[in-house]
Amino acid sequence: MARYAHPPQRQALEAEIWDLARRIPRGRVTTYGRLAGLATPPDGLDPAAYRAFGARWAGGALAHCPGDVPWWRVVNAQGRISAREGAERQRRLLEAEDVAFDRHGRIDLDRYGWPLVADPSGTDVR
DNA sequence: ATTATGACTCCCA
DNA sequence: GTGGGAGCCATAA
Repeated sequence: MARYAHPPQRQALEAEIWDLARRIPRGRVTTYGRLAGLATPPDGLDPAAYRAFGARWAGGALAHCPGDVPWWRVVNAQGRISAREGAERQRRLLEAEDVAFDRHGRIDLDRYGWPLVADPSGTDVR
């Protein structure tokens, strides 16, 4: 199917993106931008460029990942599903993990996001 | 060589 | 809440 643009040193970056994705606990989600931010920026690439396109590359890496990578736990920064194909399947997989969608098809990243920041009320939901 | 297009995000009207 | 543009990358055609 349609391939997606890959970053320079794609082998290393993809492997890192996949590794990070594999760390997402069941029932939790993260965003393309956050994965990109946690990954090591390709050597020699303009930081601004990486900031601008890193998230897209993370998406590209997940577009063709190994079978053991939970790609469905990665959504866009708005908490919505971005996958062009298999969007329904992604939602079904997430709901099977008890991840809730609001009436606008969005996931509450404060609640299901990973890594998660401590809850303002002091209740660390991990 | 040039064009079109992305499983993105941020910012502003 | 919604919509559009910029960013200026890499790949396929």
